Amino acid sequence: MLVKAEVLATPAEDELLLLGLGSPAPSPSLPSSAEEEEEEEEEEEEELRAAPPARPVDAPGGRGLRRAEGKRRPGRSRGAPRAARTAETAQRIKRSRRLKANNRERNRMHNLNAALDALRDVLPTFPEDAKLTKIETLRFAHNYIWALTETLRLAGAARLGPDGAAAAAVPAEGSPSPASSWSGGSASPAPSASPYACTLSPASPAGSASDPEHWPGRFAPGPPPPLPRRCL
DNA sequence: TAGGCCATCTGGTCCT
DNA sequence: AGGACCAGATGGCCTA
Repeated sequence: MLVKAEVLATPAEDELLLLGLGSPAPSPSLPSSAEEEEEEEEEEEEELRAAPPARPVDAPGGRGLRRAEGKRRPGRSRGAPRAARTAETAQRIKRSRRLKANNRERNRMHNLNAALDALRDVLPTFPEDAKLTKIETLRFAHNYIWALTETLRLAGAARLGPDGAAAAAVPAEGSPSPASSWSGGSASPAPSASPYACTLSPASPAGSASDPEHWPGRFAPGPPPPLPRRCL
């Protein structure tokens, strides 16, 4: 994905320009802030490195090319009033922190997406290469876990006989079920479970089989999808 | 073209 | 103070 063009060409860049970091005509440097400037420049580079362009961005008005044109950023004016300089420095520090925060946030979201991908990997889909959206992944995982749990419960009950005394490894009736903490507690009680729960029977903890909210069209009851590796 | 999905930026809040 | 988390805003891409 390329986001680079965007990063350099975005409002962020505009801000940098506004702050004089990329402006075409600033004046000779400010001794007191030279180090910070270097530091910040490094941070910018770092951010650019850390944030490879996710996707192309069309730049109305030709945004994004400003930096490329200039070779060296001219310095600031020598005679800037002290107050102005400190204000500017504060601005730049603030900006620098923002960029770092952006970087962290981006990484955080990448981690989140990686976890979501890992979750997708263990969920059966039909066709197999279909990609669930984020919300679908979460809802589907919820239902899937519920189905597996039901399967275990029924299997345990069958093994123990009619009294069904204790399905030890299975959540007891009344114990917190996924459904109870889903959708703000609006989830309906678990319907009678199917022995084929693991193959995603229509039985669902949080909605009817035809409820697109919980059984996205692509995954609505149909041909039993393959069991995920870990379900086998 | 509208709507859905997504990535990113941003400012606020809470926590360490 | 700095980082993590969150939600709103923005804009791009894709599909019906």
